[in-house]
Amino acid sequence: MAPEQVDAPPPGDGPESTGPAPAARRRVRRAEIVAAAARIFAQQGYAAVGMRDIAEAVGIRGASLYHHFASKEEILYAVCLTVTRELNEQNLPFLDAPGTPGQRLAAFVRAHLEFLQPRRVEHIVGLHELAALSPAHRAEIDGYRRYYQRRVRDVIDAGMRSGEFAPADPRLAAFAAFGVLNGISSWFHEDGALDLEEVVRGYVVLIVGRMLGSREYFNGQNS
Amino acid sequence: MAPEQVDAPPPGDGPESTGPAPAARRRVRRAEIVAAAARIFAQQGYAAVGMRDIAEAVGIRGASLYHHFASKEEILYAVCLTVTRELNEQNLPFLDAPGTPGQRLAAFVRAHLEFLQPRRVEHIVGLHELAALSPAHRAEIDGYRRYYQRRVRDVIDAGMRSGEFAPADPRLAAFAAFGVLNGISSWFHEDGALDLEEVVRGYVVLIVGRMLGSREYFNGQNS
DNA sequence: GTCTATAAGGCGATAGAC
DNA sequence: GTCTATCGCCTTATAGAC
Repeated sequence: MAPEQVDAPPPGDGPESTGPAPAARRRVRRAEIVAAAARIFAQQGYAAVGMRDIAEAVGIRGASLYHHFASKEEILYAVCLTVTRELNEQNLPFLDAPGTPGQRLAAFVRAHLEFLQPRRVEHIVGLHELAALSPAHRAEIDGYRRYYQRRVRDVIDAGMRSGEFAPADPRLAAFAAFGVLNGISSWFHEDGALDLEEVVRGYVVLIVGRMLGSREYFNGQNS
Repeated sequence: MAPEQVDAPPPGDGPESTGPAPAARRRVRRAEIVAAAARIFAQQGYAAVGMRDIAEAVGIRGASLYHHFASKEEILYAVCLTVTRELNEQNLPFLDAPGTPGQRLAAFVRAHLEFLQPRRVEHIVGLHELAALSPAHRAEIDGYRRYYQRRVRDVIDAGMRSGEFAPADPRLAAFAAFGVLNGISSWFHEDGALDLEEVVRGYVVLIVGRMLGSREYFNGQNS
């Protein structure tokens, strides 16, 4: 039996080799794969993309992806879950903040658009590729989306009952508002004629001031 | 040599066998294939659908589709071209009709929504699967779409310059209007809580009366 | 106009070396 | 953690019989 070497330092633990811990490196790798997959899925569509395409985008071979994800669908699930859950966590608090329904919705519209700006490809995937998810994953994502939309509809409903908003069917107004908000993914580009701040200001006016009829935001002085 | 039988009627040309001419039958078959493909493409996504899936939906074998279309992409092209071109042909005349910009846009919104109601699946395909078209086909469809949107933006611009509409960036207002209009494909179902006429009336008010600010349509008395 | 049979290649996923 | 090699299946499209 070899002599016991208790408390000996692990080999190679010198100052120059202290990189990120293995668990952190693994998380970073997963995030790289998810980001690359989101970009390619958004451009070509989930079914048209091969595991080899995703792997090439992160500089590894197709088989190596299976060390990080059990299947191609798990990568899609990670893309959709991340963007959808963070959308809820980041933006719904603005609907609970102090202020009138119009003020809360205006802050929400700004937050929604600014959140999605750096996550454009993930949002496109989350909007268009849900049919490719497994039934269980699909149900989970749909749950987040339904809750998000219902919370907005409830605030619209409150604003109409208080008289701050002009009368309309709250369901229809909520569908229309999300049509405007989500439509941005199909036309906005960073190098386009409009920058994000112009879009945010304009959409707060068009949605909260005009479509819902809040006088505070009708002319864009407060957005 | 057999005796000549000039002007003899073709065999089986009796009264009970006079069906459609062969050219008409062929056109009908093509339309059947396009309709079935649109439905399946909309549900599963173009790349996830096989030629065998389309063939099965019309009751033939996969190879038989190649008698009607040269490739799978040609079927997608037929779906996209038909719905996009007819959208232009059917609805743009409402923008040239007599009346104020608000009246013309209100008629256009109604026509757009009523046109798409029986073509929901084709519209979804035309919105989401353009990336799978060949570059030449893609350019043709994009041309129709750009023209359609520019015509609407021009009417919005005219209404703002005449003072009928409230001031706003016409590009942003047009994007917002199309966001509302096209968003309907992702939530409207025939057996849902709202019927089409309610949606049409509500959207004319929300888009023309509220978002654009035409007083004639603000309260829904004229829609 | 539809069929059967098949060519030629890409797919997701796995096994096992290093 | 990534690699090479490969399995079995599915894909679009073609050839030629009927």
